[in-house]
Amino acid sequence: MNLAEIFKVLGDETRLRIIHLLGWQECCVGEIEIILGISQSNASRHLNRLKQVQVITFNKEAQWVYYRLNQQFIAENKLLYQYLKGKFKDLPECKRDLQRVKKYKSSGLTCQDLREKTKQKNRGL
Amino acid sequence: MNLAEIFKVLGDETRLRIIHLLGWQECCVGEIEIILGISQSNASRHLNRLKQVQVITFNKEAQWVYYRLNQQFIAENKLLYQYLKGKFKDLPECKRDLQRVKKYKSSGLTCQDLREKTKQKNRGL
DNA sequence: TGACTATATTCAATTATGCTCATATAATAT
DNA sequence: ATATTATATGAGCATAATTGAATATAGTCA
Repeated sequence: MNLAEIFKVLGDETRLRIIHLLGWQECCVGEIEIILGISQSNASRHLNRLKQVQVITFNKEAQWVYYRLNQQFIAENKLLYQYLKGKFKDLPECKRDLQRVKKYKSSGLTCQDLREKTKQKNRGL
Repeated sequence: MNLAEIFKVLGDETRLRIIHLLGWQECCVGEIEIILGISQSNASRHLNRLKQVQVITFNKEAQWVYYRLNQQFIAENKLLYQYLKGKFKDLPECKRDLQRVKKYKSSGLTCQDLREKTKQKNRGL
């Protein structure tokens, strides 16, 4: 049942945090790693899972893969997404992540700046 | 994260079918078994999982345990429930179950009638 | 070309989930 | 009390999900 599949994919804290994050800005994998503080392979895996059920989509630019919420999914699941947004607002995990998004944004860093050495510096975002 | 927990619990076809069923009528465990065509222990376990996250609640009457949707949960998760109801309408599994609910209702059987021998007769609902 | 970087994938280990069968518990009925 | 019924729970198994570490792939840049 496809509906169960969707919920199964939503039933993971990291994936919910990714959805929340992508609600604020489109991100490449490296940004997701840094902002959420998760490993590269983990990020990639969760993104893949979200992609499978079409919650997110992506486009490649050079060596970067930019992920974003799939507007078609949102359109087809409006109530669910409204529900999520409402809940995200009050979740400590999401509030914390939002702070990090803001910090990252104001840092002026972009995907292109996230070389290994730069990453080190920003581990403590 | 509690939100992830909720989705995890919703991420199972049988549990979604139970929620759908309880949207039509409060049921004892035996009725759920018969209408959904699942085993007793399976029914009990899934009900327990749904109870844990407060999606459903129950009351005991004599030897029967009647389960129903938890109105408080619904109130606190209106958008989610609206979303579910909208999706349920179009799911083949739910349509089939609804037929069975109607058949069961029109049979005039109640929880008290579901003795073993009666169950046999109704396996083919 | 070769070195580097971003992302995806594989492997192995661990843990969680769902199912069945059998048994436990508790209420009812005789 | 004993037998019966409704529901819950435990044990065991098969399968799926999660994770880290290592490796593969593919694009970029010098």
